[in-house]
Amino acid sequence: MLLLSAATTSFAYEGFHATSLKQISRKAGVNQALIAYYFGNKQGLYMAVFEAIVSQIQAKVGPMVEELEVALDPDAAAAADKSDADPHALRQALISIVDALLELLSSDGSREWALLITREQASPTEAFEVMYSGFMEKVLRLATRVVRILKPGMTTGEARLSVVLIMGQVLVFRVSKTTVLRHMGWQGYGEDELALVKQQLHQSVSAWLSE
Amino acid sequence: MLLLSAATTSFAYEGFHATSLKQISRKAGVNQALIAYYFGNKQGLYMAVFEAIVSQIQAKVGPMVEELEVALDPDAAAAADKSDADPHALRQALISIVDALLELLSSDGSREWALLITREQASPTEAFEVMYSGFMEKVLRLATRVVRILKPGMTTGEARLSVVLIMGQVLVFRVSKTTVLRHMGWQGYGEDELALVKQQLHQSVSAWLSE
DNA sequence: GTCTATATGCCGATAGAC
DNA sequence: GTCTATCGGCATATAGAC
Repeated sequence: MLLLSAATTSFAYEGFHATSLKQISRKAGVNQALIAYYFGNKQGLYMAVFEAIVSQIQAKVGPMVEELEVALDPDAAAAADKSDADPHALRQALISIVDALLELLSSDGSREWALLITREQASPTEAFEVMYSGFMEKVLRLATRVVRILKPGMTTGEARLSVVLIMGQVLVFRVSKTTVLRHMGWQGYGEDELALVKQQLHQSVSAWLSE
Repeated sequence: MLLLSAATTSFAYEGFHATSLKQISRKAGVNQALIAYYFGNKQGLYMAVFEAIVSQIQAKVGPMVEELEVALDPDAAAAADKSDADPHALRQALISIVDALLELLSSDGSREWALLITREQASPTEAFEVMYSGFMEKVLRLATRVVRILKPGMTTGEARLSVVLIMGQVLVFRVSKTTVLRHMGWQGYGEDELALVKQQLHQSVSAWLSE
């Protein structure tokens, strides 16, 4: 849908209020009245954008998440009795999640998603609910489970908080991109830059989870 | 100035475009035309809000920053030859910065500043420049220097990146507040919650800087 | 389904009285 | 310095032709 794609771009870069329906319809090359026809009103279009994003992200990270979920399943653990016998693999799984998140947040292809998500995080609207229950909740819970297995001494709260801290280390590259680029003296997130970030992120996560 | 205070609140909670001048003047209890008289136009008012914030933050964190800067000064180091002889004090200084930042970002009094800063981070306007050169640059550089002393093996880039990661762990509590509260099952950032956050933040920073 | 035309209202900015 | 009144413009939403 041309309208949905144009709306995604505009809402992401300008924000909801700064975007006009005329602007969206012009960019999509269709008539403005079609927005009302398909989506009811501006808010309806905005929600449709988020529903589309959630389903795309689900398609992307869903399989990875489910695979890990199965591996952590009580049944599977009982069968193999090995789930906590391989902390290295678990740590690696967590790092994979972090890497995937970093790619998602820094890649130009997902730039618009990331901007929209950031906006909703800062000042949530109805769309936040769609996103949180759509995929964020699942990822956060899963990561928490992994941390709990890796660090059995932690309380539930501490494990959840660890996940928040790890997420923060990834999110900062999107949320504070302008600051990061200036402070680092970078022009953008190229391959070299991402490699350096990943290397240090891995070290940080490992340091935090090993001891 | 009543207008400035009203504008700060509205711009923070609603964003620039979603805020109308009528709304601001009504909240301030003065006439809308006064905005043009004092600030020229909407953009001028917006910039004035940021200039006010920057000067307030400077007053708050400035002394702490300068104190640490003096302690790190080449002259002082040469005189005492002790600047890298007390890593514990330096680590403590860094943790103090982190704590101050967390307080700043989570306290209700600074809620509006934090929201405005977050908005500018996500989609920078002219106001970002005022903020970055106003206080962010100084804090980031200072923190980087501390990290470099604590971990001499690091390259400049690695040290800078470490600072980014540490900042990310603090920022996430503001930027992703809605997500954090839901994931943690919290109602808000009360004393108990902040204590837990600080404890874990300290652990994380220490773990990252010690090895 | 897709278009033109337009209704209705708010917004930012300005003119000018006091 | 502070107010009232209003202009010109743009935004959303709708009515109705094709």
